[in-house]
Amino acid sequence: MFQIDRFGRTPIYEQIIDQTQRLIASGILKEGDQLPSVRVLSQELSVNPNTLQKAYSELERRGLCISAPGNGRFVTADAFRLVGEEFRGRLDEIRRIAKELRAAGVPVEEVLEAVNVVYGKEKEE
Amino acid sequence: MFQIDRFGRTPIYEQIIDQTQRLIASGILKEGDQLPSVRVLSQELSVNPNTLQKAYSELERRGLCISAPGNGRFVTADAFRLVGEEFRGRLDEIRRIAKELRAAGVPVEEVLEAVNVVYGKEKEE
Amino acid sequence: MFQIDRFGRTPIYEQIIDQTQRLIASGILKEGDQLPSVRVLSQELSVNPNTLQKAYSELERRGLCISAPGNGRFVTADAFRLVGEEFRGRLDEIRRIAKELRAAGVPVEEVLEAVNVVYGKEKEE
Amino acid sequence: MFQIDRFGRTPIYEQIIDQTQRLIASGILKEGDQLPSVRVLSQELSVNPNTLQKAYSELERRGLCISAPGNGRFVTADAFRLVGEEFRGRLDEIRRIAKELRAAGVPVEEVLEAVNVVYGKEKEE
DNA sequence: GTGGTCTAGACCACC
DNA sequence: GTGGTCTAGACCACG
Repeated sequence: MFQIDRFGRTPIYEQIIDQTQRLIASGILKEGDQLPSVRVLSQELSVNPNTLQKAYSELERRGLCISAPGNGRFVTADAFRLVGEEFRGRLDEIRRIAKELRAAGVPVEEVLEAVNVVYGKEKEE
Repeated sequence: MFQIDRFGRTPIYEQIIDQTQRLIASGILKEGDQLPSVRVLSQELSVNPNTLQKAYSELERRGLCISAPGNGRFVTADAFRLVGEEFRGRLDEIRRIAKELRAAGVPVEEVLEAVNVVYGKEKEE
Repeated sequence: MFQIDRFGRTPIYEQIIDQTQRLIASGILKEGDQLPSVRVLSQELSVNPNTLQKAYSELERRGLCISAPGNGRFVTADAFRLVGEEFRGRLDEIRRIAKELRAAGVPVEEVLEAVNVVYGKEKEE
Repeated sequence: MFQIDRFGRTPIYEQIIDQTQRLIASGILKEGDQLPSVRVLSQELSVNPNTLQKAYSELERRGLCISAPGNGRFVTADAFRLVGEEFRGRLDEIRRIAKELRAAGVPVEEVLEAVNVVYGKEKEE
């Protein structure tokens, strides 16, 4: 369910958050679905329970899930909408990199092309 | 010549590396040009000499400059070509994020718009 | 585990790099083994943590180890192969010096003898 | 007459000493020959006069040349013999590297082979 | 506990 | 003046 890179520079708890969000965005996790418990998941991934706790707390803070003490942790009704907004925020990352590329003299066409290819079109605009 | 953000999460030495590469990419620093000395720059930016040393060492490792002990540090002949490759590699980052955005249902137009806006406006950083 | 010469002209951090490579080459350090932590080693050798950090960073750059932040630093799978190549490259140094000696009229027997003596005796350093 | 590498890690004055010794060892510079003056050579090589002064002083200290104030600097009668001894001292370098190679598991045959090839023989011993 | 970054200040060799 | 190395000590994020 999750794939952890222990040597990368992005913290494990962030990887958990990210991947959970991706699961919600892609519809694999839907409203009312139960998230794996900290204990189980910590064993499965050989990850410190505190790390998972931190990830889940953050997901809760963002309103993507809610814990029912003693029963587990469940995806909220708003989750899908919320991750949509969240992901849109990543356009900022695109902007940041694009700014660098512009400063480095990479033409806009190359950047647009990269995006278009990902979206499945050969050429556009 | 350099602009340091002391509160961001990216280390100062990386900012120096980045901006130096940008100066080379944009042709402001050319083959044979001397980089500002560690001491002088450290005063100018109020940054510790060691931090700059670290940045410069990394640039040297990447083949962008070379030090002549006692004389200073100079931009190499390959520098321009090397940073070109380096920056084009960042298109991969764009692709990676774009893939995530597509999966999250963000329409391609929004992504292209983000890029175009960056390339269209004057303001930087 | 390590032996530091504080009075020689070779920097401490290079000595660390060298000796670590030797430990890998001789199989004492194997894939997956954890390197002594910066803090612990710094105490053991009475060497500043930063100096060790520098050595380890370089080893990491060369692909001999990899750091899992918060967990430690581990020998990579490629390490053994890589140091093998590294060390064989030093035969070039031998060749360079031998060329000088030949030009200076030192007979080949003396050079071979020097090598044989080293390989023949037990004592080290 | 001299070839200077301004970017290498070996100091310029050492390069001068080295190359002068090589010229003596190979018989190009003989007893009584005049060395190029500091002024002339400094211009020719675009090297700081102080640097050359340092090199020449060291050569004098080793007894390879002697300065006749106002007349120039000349190779001594002992020079050839002395550089011979000096070069023989470089066997220590060979020993040092051989020691490293042994520790790294490189077989003695490879080292001997490297030496033999330089001395013009394919196989020996 | 781990690694990563930064500062302040020192010393050295070389030019 | 230049770069290179080292120490001491601090702070941070992560697990």
